[in-house]
Parts: sequence; C-alpha cells; structure tokens
Amino acid sequence: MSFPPVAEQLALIRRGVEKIVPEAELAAKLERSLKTGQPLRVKYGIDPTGIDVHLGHTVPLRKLRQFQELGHQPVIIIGNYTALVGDPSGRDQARVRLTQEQVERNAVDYLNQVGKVIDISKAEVVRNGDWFGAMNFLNVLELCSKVTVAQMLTRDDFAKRYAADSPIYLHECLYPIMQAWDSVKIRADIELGGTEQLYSFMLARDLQRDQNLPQQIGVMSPILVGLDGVRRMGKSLGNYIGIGEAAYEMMKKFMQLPDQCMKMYYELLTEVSLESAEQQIASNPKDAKVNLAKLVMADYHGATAAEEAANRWQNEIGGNKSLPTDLPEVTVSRAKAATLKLVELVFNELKLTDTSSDARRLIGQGGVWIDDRENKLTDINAVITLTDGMILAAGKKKIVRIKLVD
RNA sequence: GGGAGCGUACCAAAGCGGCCAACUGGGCCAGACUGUAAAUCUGGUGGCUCUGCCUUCGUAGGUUCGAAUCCUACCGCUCCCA
Repeated sequence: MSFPPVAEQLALIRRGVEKIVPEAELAAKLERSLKTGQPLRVKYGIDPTGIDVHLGHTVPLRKLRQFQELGHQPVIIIGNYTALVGDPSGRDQARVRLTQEQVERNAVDYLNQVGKVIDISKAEVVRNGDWFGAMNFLNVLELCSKVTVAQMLTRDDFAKRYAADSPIYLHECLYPIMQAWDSVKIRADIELGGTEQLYSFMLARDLQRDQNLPQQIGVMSPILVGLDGVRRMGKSLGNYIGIGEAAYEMMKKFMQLPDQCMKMYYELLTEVSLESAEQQIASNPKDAKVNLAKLVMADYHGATAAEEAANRWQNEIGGNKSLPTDLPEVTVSRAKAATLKLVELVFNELKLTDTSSDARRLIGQGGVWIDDRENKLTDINAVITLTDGMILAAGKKKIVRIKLVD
C-alpha cells in the first residue's frame, strides 16, 4: 500500500475539521503508516435507530471517504447493541426499544445510504453486539471501574445538565464507555465524529492505553447547522436535507438556507476551494447558493438532474414565478363542482389542511387563491364553481390542479 | 428512609376559585416586501356542523353553583439531609 506524502494527507484531512485531538500525534501516525505501508484504521460509529441520512451525517462520512481515498481503512461500527437499549440522550426520551430484527433492518438500510458517500465494499463493517453481547456483569463492572463520576462530569452535556438540575440516567453514563470500548476492540487509529464526541473520544484513548494499545486520534467535524441556520441539522428539528430526497426537493430547501451558512456548507459539503467559495458568495450570494445546491445535488443525483432541478427552481420560484408545470392533480366529482363552500372544498374535499379551523384561518388570511396569485378568495362561505383544470392554492406550498370526473 | 419544591399548549414561561382555550417570548403558519436569504411590518397558532358549542393545564378522584387554580391519592422530575 502506498500513500500520498504526509503533508498532502494532512492538508486534506484538516479541511472542514474543527478539532484534531491530539493534533500533534496525527502526523506521526501518518508517517508511520507511510513507512510501514499499514493503512490507518479509521473508525466511524452509528446507532442503527432508523436513520434517514441527511447532509449533517455526510460531514464525517465525507471525511471518512477522504481517508479512504488516501488509502486508509474505514471501519464502520454498527451500534446494534446500544440501539437495543435505546439512546436516551437528547430529546428523544420516549424512544421505543427496538427489536433485533428492526435493528438489523435499519443497519442494512443505513449501509445502503452510506454507500452513496463512501465505497462500502472496501469498508470494514462490524457490529458492537459481537463483543457486548458476550460480556457478563463482572466484565461490565470491571470496565466501569476505569471511569470515575468526576471524569464523567467533565463531559460537557452532562455537566450542563447536572448544573441545570436535569436528570442524568445511569445508563447514559455507560454510553460513552461503550463507545470507547468499541475503539479498543477494533484497534482504532482515528475516530471520526462531531465535536460533541470529544469526551467519548478521549475516554477511548484512556481505555486503549489501559489495554496497552496505541491510542486513537479524534478528528472532529463541526456540527452542520440546519436550514434554520441556528440549530444542528436534525430530523427531529425538521431542518434537514436528506440524501435520499428528490433533487428538486433538495433545491427548494437549499435556497431557503440563510446566506451566512453558505461558507460552512461549501467547506463541509463540497471540494470547492475556500477562496473560490468566499469569492462567489461575496460577488453574488444567490448564484453562489444555486451553485452550492447544484454541487451537492450532483453527488446524489448526477450533474444533469442537478442542473434540471436548478432550472426548474428558477422558473417556478426563483424569478419567473410561473406556476409549477407538474402540479399534483386532485379529482373532484362533477356533481360536486358547484356545491362546495370554500372551507369544505379546501379541507374536506381537497384535504389541503389538517383541520377545518386551519382552512378557515388560511382563507381569512388570504392564503387561498384560484388560478392566479392575485385572485385571492377570502369568503369562507362562498360557494365555488370548479372547472376542469382549475388551479387552487392553499398557502405557498400546497398548490393543486382540479380534475373533474363524472 | 426523612424533608422541600415542581409538573400548564411544539418549547420556554405566566396564571393560583369565576373576566381562561388560558398573558408573554421563541418556534411555526399566512399576508406585504424579496433572491421561497436576511431584515422589517401585519395577522394567526386546541377542535367542530363556528356570532355558538365541545375537549384541554401530570393521572384519578373529591370540595364548590363554578377549579389550571382548593383537598386527597397516585405517577414523574429536581434539590437538600441520611
């Protein structure tokens, strides 16, 4: 196995990385692998809890791919054991315990998605149930004896919760320990993840030293902010772009991204040089955003589809504001065409709102129009005469074409 | 084991016997503006057969003409003591 020069590797690895701990050891590790021809074992772990992989996840995954392209060995850990217990951290308190079958299904599904970012055929995939399932209580006690409560409390989110009198469950404390033990088991040289993983990463080093193993280096990506531009990208926050989404859906979402996030997105999700990105953003933010969207869409849908999605956005939304060409069609029986009051039409018949109160509000606020944006309907009780092909909108996102049928 | 607090809508947080479907802020939705960015302004944000009616304030009972507000039990969380 041959590798690019260390300096070159370092430059690539450093891009879009917030912290490397301990940074000083990285060059030495690369040096050694170059000399011995031994690829570094680069760990990335996830819990298969039914993840829709989104751009936030792709940040460390892209880093993993970079390591792979440099000739190193990706090791993906499927946390099938931890998933059985149910990760309690964060807001998903009521998370249901998963069955083994579900976990396995999720894992397969997850690996399929990951395959869009890295070359999964050349990655090592291991499940941590292989070793945790075999441990007995004594083993657990022994493992726990390596960590003190004070150490645990140095972990940022625990410290914060402790200070805020929020509950910290005992099994949550075991999570970082388990994660660290994974590193021992697979003899990780590098572990990838977000900056919030610092504690677990360092704990892994402690445990590795304890086992007389070489210690891993944590390479931590910044947290990608979501479409709201403030909080981390996440499914539960509804501010994400999934890598499985259609190109046009991605496009629409990208264009809603706050300007100040563009630089970060360029850095973490594309290979465009940072100078070039900054220049584009400064000269024309809108075009820079379109370009960013195209680059990322191309990763998952190909350049042609990306181009199409961008053009379509420009036509329908960006400037021309023409109505979408492929409006969803909703059929209404001809007999009802001239009998429905506006509320009934929007809610009962077309189901454009979840409740009738919603429909009433929307109508009252001028969010409902027919055929032309200027043609607003505001009388809840007006009886509407429908015609074939008529376009009706309820809010900016729900626009349908009426099809009359006998 | 003992003691003290707390539990309100998506989140935070008022209300502490009638004027409460419940102040306020955030979020979100809609409208104006616009690059479906930001900023700004306006309105809205339990449900319904909607000028009225129905169901909500941890859960279950109770007191009262009337309870988110008082009482009892239970559940949960936090803190202090042991």
